[in-house]
Amino acid sequence: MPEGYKTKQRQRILNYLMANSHRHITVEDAAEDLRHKGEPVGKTTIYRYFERLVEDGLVRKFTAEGESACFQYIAGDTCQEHFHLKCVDCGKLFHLECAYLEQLEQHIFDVHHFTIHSGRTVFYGLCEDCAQKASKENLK
Amino acid sequence: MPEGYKTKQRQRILNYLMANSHRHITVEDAAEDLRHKGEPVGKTTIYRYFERLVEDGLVRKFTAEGESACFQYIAGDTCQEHFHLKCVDCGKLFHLECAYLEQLEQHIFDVHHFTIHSGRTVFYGLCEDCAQKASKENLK
DNA sequence: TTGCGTGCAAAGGTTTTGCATGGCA
DNA sequence: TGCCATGCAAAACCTTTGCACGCAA
Repeated sequence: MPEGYKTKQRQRILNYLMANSHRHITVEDAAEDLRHKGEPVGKTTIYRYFERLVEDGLVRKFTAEGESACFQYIAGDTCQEHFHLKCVDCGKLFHLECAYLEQLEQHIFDVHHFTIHSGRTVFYGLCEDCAQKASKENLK
Repeated sequence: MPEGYKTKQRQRILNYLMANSHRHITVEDAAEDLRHKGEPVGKTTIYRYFERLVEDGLVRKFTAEGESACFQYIAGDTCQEHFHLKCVDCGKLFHLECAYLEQLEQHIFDVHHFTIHSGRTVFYGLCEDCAQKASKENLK
């Protein structure tokens, strides 16, 4: 758990992250949503506290190419490392937990002697829907 | 091969990229190294031409967390998609080509119906040397 | 000659820093 | 009271854009 003072700003941020642990949150998102909820917190504070939470291991940081940084609360032990799949057509970001990742880490350790602590992967491509749309287009 | 005009700036950039195809190059690197070589090219031009080369498939773009974008010339057909391993201790960036990646793509297609075009992966952890150093430290 | 390429300067956007103020312990 | 947290404003960065000029075809 995070150390230090328990200010209302930090409580607001943490509540918000926990309530949205299934989503990727940007600093902008958090600032806006909290303001709309009538619980405003300055962006500087959000930046600073997010970094702190990442250090403490409660939050995972992730940045997709050319986009602003995303953060996600790590809900207990149910959330594992996961892959990100970004559809280049509709722009949707999928994240999927996948046992394959563990095998991969083991493989990299065995063969390349590198000890992985955390990972960040993004694959760009077509999601199922867009792939289907694309193949229909080609039939025309 | 890249279309369009063959200006001296573009030749300089391409030469430089090919000569450094084993490295990750930032726009800053290229601008500085070319200037030192007595072949200055404006950063704007480098940004624009790099993007172009990425579109043409001659160069791969890659951005590590919190760092500026890196580019790398794709040397013929010998260079495949690869993983990045970043050591959190010494800061070195390793890239390794690995057949496992292809298996993984196949798996993701089979199970999750996502068609991967390109990937970008970074794993953070300890390289062999630093892991050894760390375990020695712990013995003290 | 025509149109694309170039690069300066400036804008844009995100993230960090300085600093005075505020609030928890 | 002491110390850390907060948040405004400004700085720092990286990247993109506007625009006048230059050069390749």
